[in-house]
Amino acid sequence: MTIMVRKKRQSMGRQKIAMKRIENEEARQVCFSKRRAGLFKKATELSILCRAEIGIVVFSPAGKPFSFGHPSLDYIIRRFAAGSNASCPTTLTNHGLLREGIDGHRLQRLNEEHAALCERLEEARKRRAMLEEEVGAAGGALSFDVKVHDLGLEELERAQCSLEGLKRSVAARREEMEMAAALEEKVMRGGGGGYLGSYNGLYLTSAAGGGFCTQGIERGFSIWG
Amino acid sequence: MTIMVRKKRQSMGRQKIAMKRIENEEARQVCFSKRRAGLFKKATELSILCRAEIGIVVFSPAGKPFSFGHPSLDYIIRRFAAGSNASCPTTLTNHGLLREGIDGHRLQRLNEEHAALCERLEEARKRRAMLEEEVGAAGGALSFDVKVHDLGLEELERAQCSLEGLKRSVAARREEMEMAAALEEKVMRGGGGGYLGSYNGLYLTSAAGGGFCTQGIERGFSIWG
DNA sequence: AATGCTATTATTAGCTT
DNA sequence: AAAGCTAATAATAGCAT
Repeated sequence: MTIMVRKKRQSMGRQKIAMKRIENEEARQVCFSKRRAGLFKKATELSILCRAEIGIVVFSPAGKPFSFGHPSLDYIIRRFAAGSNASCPTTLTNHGLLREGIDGHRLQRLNEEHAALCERLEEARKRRAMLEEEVGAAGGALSFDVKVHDLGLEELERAQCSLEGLKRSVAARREEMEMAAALEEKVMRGGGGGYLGSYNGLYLTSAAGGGFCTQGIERGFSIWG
Repeated sequence: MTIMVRKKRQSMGRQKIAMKRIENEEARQVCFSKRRAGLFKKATELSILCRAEIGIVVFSPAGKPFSFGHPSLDYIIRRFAAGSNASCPTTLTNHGLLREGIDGHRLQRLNEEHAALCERLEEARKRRAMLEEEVGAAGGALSFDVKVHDLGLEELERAQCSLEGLKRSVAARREEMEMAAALEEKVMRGGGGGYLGSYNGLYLTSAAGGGFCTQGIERGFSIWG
């Protein structure tokens, strides 16, 4: 006799919730984490799909700040402020900020992290180069060797058109990637040996698709501690 | 005799879309409107459910600014700016490593963004790896030396499919590169010519009265031309 | 706190009006 | 271009790990 072992329902699934403050503190915290992530994801998608520029600041119930920015929060705030100031006579000027030096140890860690990233970046660049070669070969072969043959004209035309477009698309992307790489090199060169040397007010705007989000950090600098 | 009157399918329903810029201008605009509304709704829910304080600024592809704020955008920006400067003691400890001092907030932000970017880089790498696998599975992968004119339609379609995957792979790589470039920018740029000062005296006309959303106000410029 | 798991609810792409 | 519709995809509440 067959015994049906029915798993107990593993989850009630998503339940509808009332739109009011979640009283349970733990549940509220979990909800905040998940929904903040969801919000930032939505923002990322909006920025990519529509080329929108977005800045978000969220203070958690505990008062921790989280931010998202594409291309950067600084950019968004400045742009917004500039627009808002259009009717405001006051100009945005440097008011002479308080400054503090960077703790040496933290600085060293930043450097190390940066170096590691550079390595990975180099890896990625090599892989990209390989792919480009492959794509170039494929595109060439396909677009040049296609001839009207046994295939129906209609299908062939469709295929050709599609592949041609693809080739151009890939070519465009390659160009962009090369430009990005070149730009990077420029920046790197400017930095000399370590990245510290390039704190000279470089201002590059990234056309990147995503955005930057920061995880809320306490007022101290215990980022990696 | 029973006559089955079948309504023509009234809608294809939601279709999956690729995460890249929507090329069709009209579709992009519609998508922006809908998704901006969705984003603001999500923000509202987060603020209510978790008592979070949130500020959002979005520039439409046409350059129109939209904002959301709870309790108000002005409040959020001021709090963010204040928090940023709060950790900036009067102490001036220049170790001589830097030509220009970096205030605490900048360092903190650098750290946060650096960490966030590391995550994104990792994500991008995974996504690319998956795409590459997909390309491999699509059949034959990168050996496109075959004579296309000898292929049957079915095989040609497979080739197309494979190339499509390849294209996405390249796109992913491009994204990765752009992100990496952005990372360089973030880490590299330092003193930044003093825009930090703008945090001190933000004169933001509160576009979001009482903590809600503003529908775009015309501003004088657009970077997308 | 974070991650994984689904059964659900929520959002939205492509149309139509 | 704004609003509604519907069939899909996407997000996530409640649990378990």
